[in-house]
Amino acid sequence: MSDPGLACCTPLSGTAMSTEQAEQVAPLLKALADPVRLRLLSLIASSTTGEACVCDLNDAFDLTQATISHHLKVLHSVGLLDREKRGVWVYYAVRPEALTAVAGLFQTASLTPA
Amino acid sequence: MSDPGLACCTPLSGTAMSTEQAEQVAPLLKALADPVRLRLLSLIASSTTGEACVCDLNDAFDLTQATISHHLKVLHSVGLLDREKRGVWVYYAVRPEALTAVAGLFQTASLTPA
DNA sequence: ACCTGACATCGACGCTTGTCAATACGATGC
DNA sequence: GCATCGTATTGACAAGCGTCGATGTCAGGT
Repeated sequence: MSDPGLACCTPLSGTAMSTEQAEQVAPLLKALADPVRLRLLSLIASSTTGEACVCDLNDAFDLTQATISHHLKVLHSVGLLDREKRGVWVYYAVRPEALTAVAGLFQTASLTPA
Repeated sequence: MSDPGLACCTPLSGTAMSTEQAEQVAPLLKALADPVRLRLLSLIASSTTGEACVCDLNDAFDLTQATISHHLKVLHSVGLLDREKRGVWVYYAVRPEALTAVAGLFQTASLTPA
């Protein structure tokens, strides 16, 4: 659960998705399908250094430190975030490959000319 | 719950996401975060006519008709699918705007050159 | 050695979700 | 009118999820 294949380039339209593909991508989307995790990812992605310390992330929410830690773990476990411990602090960084993998799902889908 | 604003063009990276934005997009992703619904959407999107009859969709799964109907309702309620009754049959079609809205979330995020 | 601060883990709690069997609804055909 | 077929809805159940308080762990500072 820590090194997923990252669901590369699934079409959605074009040809139909296989059951295995769907079961591979769904956990990624499930990890993204929470407002708190979306904001966490966004906060980290929009940071100038591309990473963020947990201490800073905690302050951005009205939630317990345990809850934030849990959400970060979820994002990390599906491969969306990298985790690095530096001294006392822990820094999370977005894995661009993971995001582009998800993007691939919808990009090819938008070529249906209505 | 039947006419959502469809979460247009949220950035993810760039500038951080607002709480309201996150709470608007999350339901869309939550609707997509299920293997059955992913395949349903894919089957409909990859159809030549761009739509699919429920009767055909039922046959593609080892699930009860009630369950498929439920999943289609979820996808419809968040604005991902259009519903049209023709005679005895019901046809579902993908709403391209909804997919592009979701795509917008990740497209801007992929400009990090790794 | 001790305390303190940063983060993770555990156990528990309510709420939501996916699934089914059963039933209801509406259109078609006899 | 009645039986039938396609689809939606209901009610129930187990499983999963988000949240919290409490506790554990590990690194620095005194």
